[in-house]
Amino acid sequence: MSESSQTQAQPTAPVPAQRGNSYRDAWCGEVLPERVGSEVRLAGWVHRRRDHGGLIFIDLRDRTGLVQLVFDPDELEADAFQAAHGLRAEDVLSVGGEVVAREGDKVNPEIPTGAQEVRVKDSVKLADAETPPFAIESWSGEAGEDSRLRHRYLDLRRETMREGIELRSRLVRAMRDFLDSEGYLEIETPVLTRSTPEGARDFLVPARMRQGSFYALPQSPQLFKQLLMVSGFERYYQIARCFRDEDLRADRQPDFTQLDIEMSFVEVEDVLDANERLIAHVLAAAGIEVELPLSRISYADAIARFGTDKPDMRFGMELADVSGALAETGFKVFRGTIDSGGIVKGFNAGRRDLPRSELDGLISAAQELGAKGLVWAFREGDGWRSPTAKFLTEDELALLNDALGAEEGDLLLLVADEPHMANHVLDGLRRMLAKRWDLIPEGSHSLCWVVDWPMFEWNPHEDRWYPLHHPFTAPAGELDPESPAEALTQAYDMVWNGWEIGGGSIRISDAELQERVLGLLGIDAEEAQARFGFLLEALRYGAPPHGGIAYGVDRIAALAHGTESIRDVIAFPKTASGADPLTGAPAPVDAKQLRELGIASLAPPPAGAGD
RNA sequence: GGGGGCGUAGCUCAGUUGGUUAGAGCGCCGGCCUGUCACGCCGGAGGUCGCGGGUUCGAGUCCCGUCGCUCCCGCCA
Repeated sequence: MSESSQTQAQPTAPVPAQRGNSYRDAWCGEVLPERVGSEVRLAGWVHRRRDHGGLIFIDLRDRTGLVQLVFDPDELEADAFQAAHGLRAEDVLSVGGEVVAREGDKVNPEIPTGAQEVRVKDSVKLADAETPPFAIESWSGEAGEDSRLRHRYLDLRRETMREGIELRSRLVRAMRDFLDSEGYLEIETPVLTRSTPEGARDFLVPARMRQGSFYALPQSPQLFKQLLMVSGFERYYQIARCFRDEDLRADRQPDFTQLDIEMSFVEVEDVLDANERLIAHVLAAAGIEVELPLSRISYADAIARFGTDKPDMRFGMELADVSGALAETGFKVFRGTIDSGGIVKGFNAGRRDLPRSELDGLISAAQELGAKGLVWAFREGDGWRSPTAKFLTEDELALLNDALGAEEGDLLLLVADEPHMANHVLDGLRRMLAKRWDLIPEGSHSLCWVVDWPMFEWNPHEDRWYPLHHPFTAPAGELDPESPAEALTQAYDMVWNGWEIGGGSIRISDAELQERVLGLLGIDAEEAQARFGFLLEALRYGAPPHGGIAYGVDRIAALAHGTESIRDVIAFPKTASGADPLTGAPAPVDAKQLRELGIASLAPPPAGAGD
């Protein structure tokens, strides 16, 4: 499932020519036509052996690729040839020999070095390999992820994994190249720090020298980079490791990497402009072309048209609020929803004659997403073929067909609920169906900015306004505490194929405004002083207007690599339960360690989890 | 915290209604093989059916519990 790295062109890694030493003077991938007739010494792993008894072929593998070695008894000492019979997969070799051209049907068109081979003259086995627990070859199916993680060093030998890690390296290099060229300074910020209020749970580190107190690992370098702007560095970036102690997903790890950027004397447009040039430069390193400027969509439009703040615009099926067409409806379900402040919303799924069983499946899917139900209908003439049709008037059906742009036979899906839930369900259905029906063109990309974010979002479960961004986000225009629903911020997210890959804002650079905003968020002056008095104080010493962004490097690499899991582009990731099967982390520690940290009262966990 | 899926040979998986000695492909081991490239042919080894308990004459299969992996919701930019 996560093996679909073939969705876009992956430029081969430009690897510097190998300088000679006693192990090798060339990479396997360098055994190309221009080397024919010359001697080479190669080093690498036995990828595959084809032992014909009187002639032995070995595919030798290093980071740059494969090349065929030929062990011929006519060209080797008897004992050297005999030894070659003992070679096994993943043994480590250093071999010397002559590069010769292969001819006719001896050419292997599958690999770049397939028109050459190396006639081995001497061979040294540098290391024996036990039989790997799973095959390194890409054609054999994917082993279970648990096994792959337990032997990650072997998993990383597989081509698709190596390509992902190499691609990631190129992407990060491109980030640094671009930012360096534009005058940004790479500055490190502490990993042992004070809890920053990003909203997630912190990882805590007990402070031995101040018992009872704790460092927090940073959820982001947010406060430090703002302080760097006060310091006058003007343009900062960092490839920063960040930590969040929350439940994991395919696109979330407890420790992850951000490209963190901040700049001074900028407004929203300046940040967007610099960043879309950055992202175009970065994605070019993955062979992905980005057209500038990126399209922009307001938060409100994104919710209206796609039901989500991270729209995937590679396919249609846009949502439409059809409440207006039902203003006078007598249909109890719609009537009740609208009267209690809800909406009726849906989308046109196109001409698909689904059997009843599949329609029932859609209803279940909608319910699993939290909907009370799902109305389906096929346009038939001016009306509907649908169990719901009999509850609606001819006029209403016509208006609905119109609102949804329905043509004859089109499948219409409608949800009636409070707006948040209706959007959530329709977004989920839309993405599920796009995947199921293969509506996303191969190799297509949609990259956009989501802008004009509200400062708050109404949370119906907790019955209160909830901030959509961290409390340092600058509001757009005047702050009116009387109508929080209307307050917009100078925040922006970058969304790629329905994944949020980056987000940021212009920050508040005025201490007084910062205090007022904290107050609006329910953080009183005393608490504000205690938690980030240092920032408020810094803002009083001449803080330039500033803003920035933070990108999820793991997500960018995963998307560029064409995989759905960021674990595939992280060398040593953790499982969904936050464990590392390779090292056994997390693990219990000695009572002595706990005593030194002043947390000895914590009962040691039951034995058996580690040593 | 909640829901779904999975757990059988080293790997990927099949295993009928609960019924004899649990199977396949790949890999591995031994033998043969001088142009293969997912080499081929012959032979062989390899199983705590995740773990614990229960029902039953009998459990890979049914029930309860538990652990692990995974996807999703909550949570989290």
